Amino acid sequence: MSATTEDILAAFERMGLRNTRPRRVIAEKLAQLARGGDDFATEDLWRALQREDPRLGRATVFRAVETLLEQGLLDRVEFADGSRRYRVCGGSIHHHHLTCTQCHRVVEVEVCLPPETLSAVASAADFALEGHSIELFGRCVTCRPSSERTDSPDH
Amino acid sequence: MSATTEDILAAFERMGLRNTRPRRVIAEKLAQLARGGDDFATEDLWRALQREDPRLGRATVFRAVETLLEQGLLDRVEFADGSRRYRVCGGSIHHHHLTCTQCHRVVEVEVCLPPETLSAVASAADFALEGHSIELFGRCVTCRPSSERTDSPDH
DNA sequence: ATGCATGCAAACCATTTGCATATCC
DNA sequence: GGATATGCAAATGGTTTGCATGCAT
Repeated sequence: MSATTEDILAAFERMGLRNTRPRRVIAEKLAQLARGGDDFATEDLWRALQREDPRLGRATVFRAVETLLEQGLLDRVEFADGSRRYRVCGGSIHHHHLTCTQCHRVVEVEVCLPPETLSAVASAADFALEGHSIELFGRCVTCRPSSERTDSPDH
Repeated sequence: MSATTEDILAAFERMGLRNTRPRRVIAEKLAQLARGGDDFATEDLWRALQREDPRLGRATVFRAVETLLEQGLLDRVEFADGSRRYRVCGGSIHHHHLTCTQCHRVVEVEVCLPPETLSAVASAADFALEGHSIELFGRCVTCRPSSERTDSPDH
């Protein structure tokens, strides 16, 4: 269940930020992207929004994305080639990402390190853990010749 | 046990690249950084090298770093704030990084997801896994008031 | 009315590229 | 000698900043 326009506007409000027209436009587009599970680069998002409101400034979009990232409404997804894109992710379920090295498709996965492991490492290194990120890389079905498809029957 | 100048030059050779003076200078400096366990931004590395050889070109350094990254002689370390730096890491032991959110100190850690977990996720998503990366974030002892030094909640 | 938010444009910074020249093999 | 690597400088691409103006509260 993906974030709605209201969820996103709520995040702005939570930060004590004003309810402005640019932010509404951004929230709307992001909700739309969320529905499709689509990821985006900030620059792309800006260009798309510009079509709806030519006066919307680039900086405004970058600032909004940064805010929403901090608020946990957006996830930064890292690809194997080092590039990064954003994605509206329901902040409710803790997850990480599996991305295709070829087509950049993104799949949310629920793998994670067990808490005991995390705290063991933290105390061994004498760090107070504050977060972590896990990225898995591979090739999705469609980016792989069928000859390489070991475990799934064709249909 | 960190990579030596020779190890690095060997990596170039392995790629079928010529043994040139710039690459020797770069290898030497990297071996030195490796000894200290220091990480670096490519731009910084270039500036440092420039002091030794003012004619050394920026692009040469960027190209060398890219090559060594591919060869697995360098690791890209990601910090909580989204910045990235490089590090000479003995490619022998599989590891990940724990970084301080405040001082950017880097610690190599050997935590990892169990292979069964990885393959389970891969087959569930129908991906052929090719790699992964794990980054842990926290505050190191020196970046933490002694009052806070209890075991802290994770993630 | 006050001050936060915006649009704009320029600045920024790391990285990449094109190309003539220097160098390795 | 011929291919590869280099240095240089300019181009790039994404992101940030400064500031006058606009708009929400």
